[in-house]
Amino acid sequence: MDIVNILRDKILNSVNQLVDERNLKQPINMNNIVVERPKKQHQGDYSTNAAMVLGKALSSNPRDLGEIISLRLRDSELISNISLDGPGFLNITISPKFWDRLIYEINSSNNRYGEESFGGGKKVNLEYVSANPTGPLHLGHVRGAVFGDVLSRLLEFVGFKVTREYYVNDGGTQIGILVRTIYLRYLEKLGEVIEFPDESYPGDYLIPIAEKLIDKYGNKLKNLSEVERDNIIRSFSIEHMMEIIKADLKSLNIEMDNFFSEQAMIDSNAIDKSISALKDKGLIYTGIIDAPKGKIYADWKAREQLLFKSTEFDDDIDRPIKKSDGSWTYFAPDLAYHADKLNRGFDVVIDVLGADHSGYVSRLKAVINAFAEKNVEFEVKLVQLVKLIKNKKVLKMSKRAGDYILIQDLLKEVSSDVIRFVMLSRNNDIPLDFDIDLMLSKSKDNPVFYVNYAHARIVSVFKRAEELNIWPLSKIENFEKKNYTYMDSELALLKKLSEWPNVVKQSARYHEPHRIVYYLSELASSFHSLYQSSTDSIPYRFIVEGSKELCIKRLVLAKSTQIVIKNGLSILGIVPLDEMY
RNA sequence: GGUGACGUAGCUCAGCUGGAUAGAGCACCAGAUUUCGGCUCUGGGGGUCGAGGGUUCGAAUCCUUCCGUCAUCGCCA
Repeated sequence: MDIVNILRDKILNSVNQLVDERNLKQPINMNNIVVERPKKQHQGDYSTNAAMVLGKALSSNPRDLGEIISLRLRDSELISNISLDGPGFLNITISPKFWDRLIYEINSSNNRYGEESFGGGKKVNLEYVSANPTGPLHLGHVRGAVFGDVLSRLLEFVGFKVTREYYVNDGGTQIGILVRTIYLRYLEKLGEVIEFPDESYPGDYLIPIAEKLIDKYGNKLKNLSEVERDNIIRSFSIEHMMEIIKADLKSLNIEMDNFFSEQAMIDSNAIDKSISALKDKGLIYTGIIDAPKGKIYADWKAREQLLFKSTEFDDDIDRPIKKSDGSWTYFAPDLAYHADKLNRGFDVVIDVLGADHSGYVSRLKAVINAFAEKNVEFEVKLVQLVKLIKNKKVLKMSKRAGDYILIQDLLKEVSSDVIRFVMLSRNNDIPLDFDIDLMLSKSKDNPVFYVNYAHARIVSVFKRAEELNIWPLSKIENFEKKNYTYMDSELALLKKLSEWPNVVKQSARYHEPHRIVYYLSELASSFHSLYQSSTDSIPYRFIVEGSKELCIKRLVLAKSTQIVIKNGLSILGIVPLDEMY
C-alpha cells in the first residue's frame, strides 16, 4: 500500500472508532473521505475532509468531530502536526520520516509503484479504432486508437483483465463500394480507360491492392461471374486493407487482442437470434417513426419498419433495425455485437467512438440494458476531432484523394511517442489541435520535450555520478530510517511523487488517461525547478563533491523521479529518452 | 423540435466527481542562471467560471430555465 493510503487508513480508523462510539445507524460512505494535497501552502502537506463527511452523517458540528479525530491522530509517527481549519478541514503536516518512507517505497516497488488491484481481475471489453476496412487510418482514428490503447494499459495497471477489440465492419454497403472501386482499379491497371463514379473511393491507396490482384489472378477475374468475382475481391481486399491498418497501428505501438468480424457474425445468424430474443421480451415491433423536426428531408415518406423499443430504456425514440429494402440498418449488427459482448461474460464494456456517433450512445445503452443478466458497467467514450496544424494553418482532411494525410507520412515528421503524448494532452471530449511545428520545437512549449528533457537530465546526472563512482548504490534498504531533512524544492518534488498512485487511481476509475499526461508535465516541472535551484546554490546540486551522504540522498530522489516518469510514460506506451535528440 | 456534449484569464485548457482565497501553460512585464544537457527557473498583472433561479453550512461542480457552439435524430458506417 502506498504511503498516502496508509495515512488515509489511519484517518479512516479514527473515523470508524468515532462512528462506533456515536452508535451511527446508517452506514457512511467512506469513499467520500479523501486525503488530498491542499492548494495553499499554509494548509499543511495533506488535508482531509473526514470531519465534514462524518458531520453530515451524524448531523453534528464538523469542527467538534474534527477536534476529536485530530486528537487521535496526533500520536502517529507519520504526523507532526494537525490543525483544524475552515469549515472542518484537518490539515496535516507530515513528519520527515514520511518522505524517507516514500522514497524507499518508490525505489523498492520500482516499475510497480502506483500499481493498484482494485480492478480485482474483472473482465473488461474495450472496443476502439474499429475503422472501416475501406481505407487507411486518419488522424481521428488515431486519437481513438491511442486513447483506447492507453486506457487498456491503465486498466491493466489497476488490476483489470482487458480484451482489446476491433470491430471490423466487413459486412456493410461500404464494402460493396470498396469492391467495386478495386475492381475498377484492377481494370484500369489492365489497360482499360475507366471513369470512376461518385460512389467510389478515390484514394491512391487502393492501387496496390489492384496490383496484387493482378499478381495473383492475372486478367482472369474479368471472365468470372459478378458474384464469384465480387466474393474473391471482397475477401482479398478486406484482408489487405486490414493489413495496412494493422501496420499503421503497429507503428503507433498499438496491438489489438481480437478482431471481431461483422460478416462472420452475420454468417452465424447472430442478428436473427438476438432480434428474436428481443422479440420474446416484447421489445421488437413494426411501427412508424416521425421525421426529425428541425431538419428538412426532401424525400421523407412515413414507412412502417421494424423497430427496437429502446424508449423502454430511456432512449428518446425507438430505433429502426431494417431499411426499406429489407436489409439491416447499421444498428442491427451492432445490436447483435453488443449482445455478443455480454454473452462473453464481460463485467465492464467500454466503447471508444468518434464524436459523430454521439446520437448512438443511448440506443447502445438500451441494448445493454435489454440483454444484461448481471450487473454490467457500460460506458461510451466519445473522442472529438483532431485538427492537424502546420505553419499555423489547418490541414483540411477532406475525402478527396490529395488531402488525405496518411499516418505513415505523419510519422516521417514526428515520432509515434510524440503522437501518442499529444493525442492525450486533452480530455477526450474536447477537440484537439495537433500542431506539428510545436511538437518539433525544443522548448517547454512542447510538453513531450519537456517531460523527456527531465528524464534525460536525470540520466545525465547518473552518468556523471557513475564516473565519480558514487552510483549505482548497492542497496537502499535502510532508506526509510535515514531521517533526512528536505529543503522546500525537494519537498515540492516529493509531494508530487506521492500523488502518483492517486493519479493512477483517478485516471483509471474515471477512464480519463489524459490526467496522466497532465501529471507528468507537473512532475517534470517540479523536477526542472529543483534542478534549476542547484545552479543557484551548491547544496542543491545532485552531485556535491565531498559529501557522499548528500549525494546519495539527492541521487535517490532523482532516481525516484525517474521511476515515476518511466511508469507514467509506460502507461502512455512511450519509452523515455535518455538523451535529447 | 427531441437528445447529448461543450461554454472557466487575451489564447489553449486543467479543476481529484459538493469543499478552503478558482489553477496551469502560452502571450505580456520584470528578473536569475548559462557549470549535471542545448535549456531552464523565479516573481508580477490578468476572472461576473455563458446568464438567471434553486438545493445547503458550502456550488465551476448537483437541479432548473434561458443564450451560444457542435454533434446527432431512416436507408452513411
